This record gives sequence, structure tokens and C-alpha cells, in this order.
Amino acid sequence: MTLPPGDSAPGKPEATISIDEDRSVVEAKEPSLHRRILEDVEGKILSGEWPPGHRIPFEHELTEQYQCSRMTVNKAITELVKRGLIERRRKSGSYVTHPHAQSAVLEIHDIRLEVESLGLPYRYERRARLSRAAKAADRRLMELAEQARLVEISALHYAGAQPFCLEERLINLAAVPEAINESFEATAPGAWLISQVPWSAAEHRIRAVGADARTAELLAIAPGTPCLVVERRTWSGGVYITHVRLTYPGEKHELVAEFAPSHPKQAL
Amino acid sequence: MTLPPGDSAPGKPEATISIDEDRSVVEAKEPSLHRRILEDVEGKILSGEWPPGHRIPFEHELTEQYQCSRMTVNKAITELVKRGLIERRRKSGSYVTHPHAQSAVLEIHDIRLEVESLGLPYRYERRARLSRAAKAADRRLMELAEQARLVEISALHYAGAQPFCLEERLINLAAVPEAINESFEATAPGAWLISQVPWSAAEHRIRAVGADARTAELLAIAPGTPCLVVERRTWSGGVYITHVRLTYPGEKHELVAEFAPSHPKQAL
DNA sequence: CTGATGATTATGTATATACATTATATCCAT
DNA sequence: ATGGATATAATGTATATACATAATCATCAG
Repeated sequence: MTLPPGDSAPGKPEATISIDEDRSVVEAKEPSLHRRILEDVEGKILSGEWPPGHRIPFEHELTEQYQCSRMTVNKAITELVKRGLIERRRKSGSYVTHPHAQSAVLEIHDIRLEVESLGLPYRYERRARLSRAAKAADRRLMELAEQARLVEISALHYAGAQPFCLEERLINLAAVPEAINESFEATAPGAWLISQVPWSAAEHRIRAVGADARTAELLAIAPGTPCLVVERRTWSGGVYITHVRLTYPGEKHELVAEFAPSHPKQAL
Repeated sequence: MTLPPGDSAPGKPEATISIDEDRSVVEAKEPSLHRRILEDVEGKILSGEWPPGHRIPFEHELTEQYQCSRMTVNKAITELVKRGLIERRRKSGSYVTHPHAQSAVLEIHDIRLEVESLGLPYRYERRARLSRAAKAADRRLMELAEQARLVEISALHYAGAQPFCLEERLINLAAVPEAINESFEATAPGAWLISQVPWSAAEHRIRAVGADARTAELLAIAPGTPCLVVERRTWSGGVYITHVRLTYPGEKHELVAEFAPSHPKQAL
């Protein structure tokens, strides 16, 4: 393999293997070759130069263009496949995907951090805790066994003097038996649970509701005020660990999700 | 560190390079080796067997365990690094990352598909369209140039006889000049835009609001009814393409975000 | 024209090797 | 001890090679 320092290869920046006499000209860390290929191809796709359905050059053509081995090209393209920008078909080639669904990445932080990042003092207040048998409604929510026992917690998270969020939680004692000994008076159940149980998946449901009388009172808002409700179910290998409903009052709270174009597959 | 179901290599299913005489025993498509390594390691992390901060085996150790080349191990671990499960430090080793934020993946589909997947007939109705210069408020929203021109569209998406979603959109004519010739009477701007402009990033803001008088009338609901509002800004390489506000009436509409395991983290 | 067959070709996976990079550890002289 | 040079170990990147797999294409018999 050759890698001639200044020619043929498209858009190639100078200074490749030249650390011979003048080490001072370090040239600001050029990225690795497979990254450059990835970025070039990504750029062509995002700019529209290669529209959806377009067949990108074969691996052996890119190998030729960049004067590198096939493995290097393959690494770049494989990554773009994982990101959902490209689809590959044997014998046929690699094609720019048609964007279907956008997949947004919603970052969900601990409530304490959320509050503190607003520059407000955080306070946690547990309101109620009881352990009881699962009712039919709980089993619908969490797919529990008939005789399952739960811990039910109601708590408020404050930002300054204002209620920031109402937390209503169920914990499956079959999955987290230690919860029976925990009062949750000082520590919020979310933080406690992470330290106890590794978990493998979760599901979020986000909707807008009007505050009912009880919720309104707890959150110090008028009944009927629109609230953002996030319901999260968390489980670990098929076993439900916890169900939590977080109710954020008023129109102030926002969930922010950053996006990248994608259609199937993994998140990045 | 032993997982011996059959022999030396951990968790290794039989039939690996034995295609000598009996090709009939094909053994139900075992996954590739690097995938198996990836899944094994991921499993150990998600199960909590390797907690945050734990140093996973060195590449050369995994090479030994799985009786494969370093490149294969490297491919698996590199993927886990991209997923945020593992952090690597040269000369030191690879470590299970500590939790920071949980990231949920929110799939956002075309509204037509959303409606149809509910088994309801979809109908689109454009209400208004005008092209105009950007106002100060628009520029705050979209970071536009002073003299930018926009197309403004208001439309309704119906599920059966009921309004499903109110769409209010601005399109930056500098980014999509073709929009000036498009009436958007038959085609919804979302679908049209996707076919016109490749986009590289977007930002979503999700919140609950009470319907104002105008919105309430359009959506055939009472003023003040809680609505889920999704605001999306989309751009391509630093240029804003479009801003859209989607207002879903009532408490019925839900956004669902599946959590693709990325690591055992906070916000349970 | 139709359908089977086999060649061709692009991708998928894996190996063995090489050298670069970067922390860490060790040792030696002060 | 302390500071600094040196060795060492683990990851990062890249190459050349090999064979497997799957889809397409061309060919040819019927």
C-alpha cells in the first residue's frame, strides 16, 4: 500500500506520514482515514448530492479513490449502515436510505439534576409510602403475577418553593425485595433504585393531561391546568421493576429531544 | 471467567468451522463471532455482573477466551464504546462507564401513518398558505437572516371526522426555494419536505399547553383543553429549513419512547 | 419464450500482521 | 525522595488476505 502524501486521493489533506525532519508542524490532528471516508460520504448524503435511493460507489471503487484497503472503507460504510443512512444489498451495492421515521434521542436526567441545572434549589419530600398487594389495575400496568406485592410511593420534587414534579411510583417487591426496608423519606426512589437493580429496558409514554383536584392541590395549581405527564415502565429481563408517573405542572416544563435522521436500527 | 457450555471458548455454540462432510446440519444461523462477543459483554454489563467502573478483560484476554483474532474482539468492543457502555483508556484498559443520563429513542412517524395505524381514515386539509418576510419573532425561532422570506402554512390532519392534529409551519425559502411553487393543498408539507431536502439535525420540544380560543375552534375542543404540543426545528448544515408546531388535542394522544438499553443509569 | 444452471460480483466476516499513540510503570541519577 | 529518561502495555488504525454468502446476470436446454 502506498499513501502518496499529496495527490490522487480526493480532498486529501497534506501531511500523512511525514514525521521525518520537522516535528513542529503537527498539523492539528487530522482524523483517521475511515473517519474521513465516513464524513465524506455522510456529507454527500446530507447535502443531497447523493439523494435517497442513490447507489454509492462500491467498496472497491472507494478503495481506489482513497488508496486504502477494503477493510478501511468497510469500517466507514458499516458505521453509516448502523446510523441508518445507508442500506447494503449483496451483489447489488450500497444505497442511500429513504428516511422514514425520525428517531429522536430524548435525554432523561435525574430530577435533582434537572432542577439544579435551572439554578434553583432542589428539595425532595416523600408524601406517602405503603406496601400492599397488587390490584387488577396495577397488573394491567405492569404485567405482574396474581399475588404480587408492591411498594407504592408518592413524593414531590421542589424547585425552590414551587412544586416541580409529582412522582407516583410502584415498585415490584418480587424484583426488588430490599425496597420493603426503605422508607424513601430522604432518598428519592429513582436514585435508590439505580443503585439496587440493573435494568435492561424502559418505555416512556408522554402526554398532556388536565390536573385533577388532588394533583392540582399537591402541585399548587388550579384544577384543569395542563400538565405534562411522563409515564415510565422499567424492567430487567422480562421482570417489571417499577412504574412511575411524573406529572410536571403548567406549560413551563419542556422535554427536549435532539435528532439525527435515521430509519431503522440502533440509536447512536 | 468461564462460561463453558461445551468447551474452552465461552458460550460458544457448536459447529463453527465444520463444513467438511455433512452440510445438512446448518444449526439455525448462529450470529457472527463479533456479535456474540458484543452480546456477551453487553449482557454482563446490563446484568450488573460488571458494574460501572469495572475493568473488562483486555483485548488479548478476550482474544484468548474466544480463540479469535484481536480485530474481532476490537470490533465488538468498539461498538460498545459507540453505544456508550464502555470507555477505553490506553495502557490502562476498558471500563464500564458510569451512568450519566438515560437516553430514550423517540420514533416520530409521518402523521398519515400515525393515523392509519390507529385504523382510522386519514384526511389532510390545508387551511392557509402565504409567503411573507420573516418577522422578528420568526427570527428568534429559526435564526434567520434579516431579509429572509418564508412560506407559512396552517393545516389540519384528521382521523376520521375528528381533527387529529393542527400543523403550523414555517419554511425558509432560502433553504427550499421550490416551496414557493407548492400550494400544499393536496400534499402535507412534512412529507413534501422530506422528499425535497435532506436534513442533518432537528430539535424537538415537547410540552403541555391549554388550547387558546383559535386552536380550540380548529381542533373542535373546548378552550383550555390540555394539548400536547411538539415543536420541531429542522436544519441542514447550519441552515434552518423549517419550524413546525404540531398540536394534538386532548389527553388521548401519546408519544411513546422505547428505551434501547444504553447503560444502567439514572432516572428510574 | 421459459426455466434451470452456473458464473460473477459485492458484501460479510475473520485472520495475521504492523506500526502509531498514549498512559503507566520502572529505574537511575541527582 | 525527586525528577526525568526509558521501557512496557493496551488501545487505535490500517493492510493484505481469505473464504463465505447472497443476489444478479448470462447462458443454454427444452
